[in-house]
Amino acid sequence: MGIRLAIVDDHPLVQAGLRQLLASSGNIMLEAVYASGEELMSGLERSAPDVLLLDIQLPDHNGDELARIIRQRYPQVRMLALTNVDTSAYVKKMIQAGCLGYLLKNVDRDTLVQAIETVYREEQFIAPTLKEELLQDMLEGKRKAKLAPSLTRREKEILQLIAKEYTSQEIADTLFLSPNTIENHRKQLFLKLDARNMAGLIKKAVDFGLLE
Amino acid sequence: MGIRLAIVDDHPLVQAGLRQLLASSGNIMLEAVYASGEELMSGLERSAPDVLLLDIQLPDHNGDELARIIRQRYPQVRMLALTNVDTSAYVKKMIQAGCLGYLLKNVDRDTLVQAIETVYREEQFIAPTLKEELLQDMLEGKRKAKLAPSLTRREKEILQLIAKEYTSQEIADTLFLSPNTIENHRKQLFLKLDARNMAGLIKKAVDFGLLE
DNA sequence: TTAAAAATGACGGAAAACCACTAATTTTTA
DNA sequence: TAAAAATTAGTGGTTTTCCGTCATTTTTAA
Repeated sequence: MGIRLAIVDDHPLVQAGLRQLLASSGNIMLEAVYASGEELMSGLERSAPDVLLLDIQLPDHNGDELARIIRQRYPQVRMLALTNVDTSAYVKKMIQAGCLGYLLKNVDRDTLVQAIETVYREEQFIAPTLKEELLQDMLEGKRKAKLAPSLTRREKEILQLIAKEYTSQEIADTLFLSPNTIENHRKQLFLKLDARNMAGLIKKAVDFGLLE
Repeated sequence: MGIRLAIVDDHPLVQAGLRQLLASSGNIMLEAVYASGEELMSGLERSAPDVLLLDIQLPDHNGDELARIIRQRYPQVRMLALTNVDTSAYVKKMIQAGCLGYLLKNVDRDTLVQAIETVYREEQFIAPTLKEELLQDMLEGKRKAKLAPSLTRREKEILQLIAKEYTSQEIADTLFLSPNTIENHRKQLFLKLDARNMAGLIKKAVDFGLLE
């Protein structure tokens, strides 16, 4: 009772490489190889694999949208993103689109097999080399934060309330202040965060890590 | 030419524990022990250490504000947060406030010494046990994303423009649509994201990972 | 191939935000 | 202690958002 695997990747070289890497793995059976999103979709109708190795740079689809569609129509298929793109934004995007794992194409045989077996068990697998990078990306906010404008205590307080969808009037009532005062602090916030309206204010506050 | 270290922590037990752990480390000289933010600030005026072990739960200050003040006044002091709080939000907050490292109080001697030496070299040190947790927290957005309302193409498009501080009129001009149409899509966005105003809309869009 | 969903457009009115000033008092910092 | 920053409050006016309701056409999915 092996793992039924399918691959979608438009590079013949990658296809061949994967075939070879998986040839000697008794537990994994390469069931199908597709070269495009279209091929994949019609192939899945006939037979859905346990695990799908998904290239995120296909000619006819971008990766995360394709992943979303597959997750919706074939929730039982465990997807494993396989790509050369190693920026954390892409990893996040694919994981959020429903991929259980993320591998780089320079993966070695053992890691590949381990990844397939891991996602087959519905567990997450992210290439070890990517993890450290992801961590740094997450803490990167700190660099932006260094450039973040310094807000006064009142400004911070009011910013939190704005983020909680309070109107100026409601903030005034909450803090027992004049609405005019709130408006002034708000103007100061716009100035410091270089925002034109509430949307920009909140967006930049989030970017600078000023919320919560 | 050793590393001059100071500690601020209000628990005598922790103070004692750190003393003991560091007693046999020839390279690190424990120069001062403070029990409160006030004590620390006056102590720093007399003599600033190379590395400061900073408890983030002091009676008279909350950690990130204290760290920010120290970073501003004594930028040469390398701060190392030491706490029992292991939620990623706290780690992020302290790192963003200028701490070079983050340790848990159950730290062993070797890790402690290594952390002090690492931040002394102005490099980042985060407790290894914390790293995995941080990673999961970062990818956690994916779980939220599963609950995220599904937006139509137009709604996504308009949401991006709202986040770019466009007014409805400007969005209408950009997309060659009637302002009324934009208002309707916007209404739909409010409904789907359960927001009352622009602030809430952007906040929730960010939370759901719907932006960029 | 029909429903359903999405995209488009409109009207009127109330509320809130946004803009540009001024200015007194308190707190913080140099 | 004097200067700077923060907090408070005001006036008046314009723009934008927010709310409810309705309706037509186009696209998508069962």
